[in-house]
Amino acid sequence: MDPGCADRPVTLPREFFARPVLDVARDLLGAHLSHGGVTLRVTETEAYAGHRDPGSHAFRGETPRTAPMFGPAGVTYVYFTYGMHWMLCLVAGQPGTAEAVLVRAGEVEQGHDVAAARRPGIRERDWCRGPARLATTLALDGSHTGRDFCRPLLGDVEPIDLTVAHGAPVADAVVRTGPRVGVSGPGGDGTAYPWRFWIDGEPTVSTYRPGVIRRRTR
DNA sequence: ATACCGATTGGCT
DNA sequence: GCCAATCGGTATC
Repeated sequence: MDPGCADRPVTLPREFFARPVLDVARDLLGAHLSHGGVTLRVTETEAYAGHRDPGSHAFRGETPRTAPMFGPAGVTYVYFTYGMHWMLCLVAGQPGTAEAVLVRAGEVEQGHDVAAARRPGIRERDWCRGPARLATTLALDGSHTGRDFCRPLLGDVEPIDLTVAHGAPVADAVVRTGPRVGVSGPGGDGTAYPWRFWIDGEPTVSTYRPGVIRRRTR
């Protein structure tokens, strides 16, 4: 199983992310993410299929904010929402398709002291239980969007000190799928595809909340 | 120029 | 379980 590299993490190549977003979201389970002195094991992800996906920021076309999603895979898309939260996405697929994986939850494996200091008063189980909490624990914000985290580096994209490494394989038997959290609309609520992936039995997986039905005001 | 709303979270009932 | 917080992006006037 483990290709003889137990003491050194194997960084996932750009080709890993250049595949269809559903495959990337599935295979990211169990991967190791490192940034800001903390390493975690990914336990939950969600796929966003770009301009053909009503639940995606990219659905209405490219804007300065969503530009990273329209570029090559292996680049971050970190966005701000609810006036206070940052979320981490990893761009997948082919350029122009705007596919991306939202990293929703993880289990801290290294840097417990750093994480604890960064999240005072929070139980360890909740450090990365939810996309905004995960970004906070990894010390990610708007300055980290549109950055290349693969090697070799892309020429015109700023690199970032984010590592996405291979982890112990997660068997299909323990992979669960379901509708996306907090997303509504035609197809966006996950009725068309199982956009959300998580590891069965993981206490760090965020709790499911159905999307709010958006009501037209006028 | 202005109004509405969100790929959420934490606090309170 | 319910709701306020808080502000940039996007739609609408």
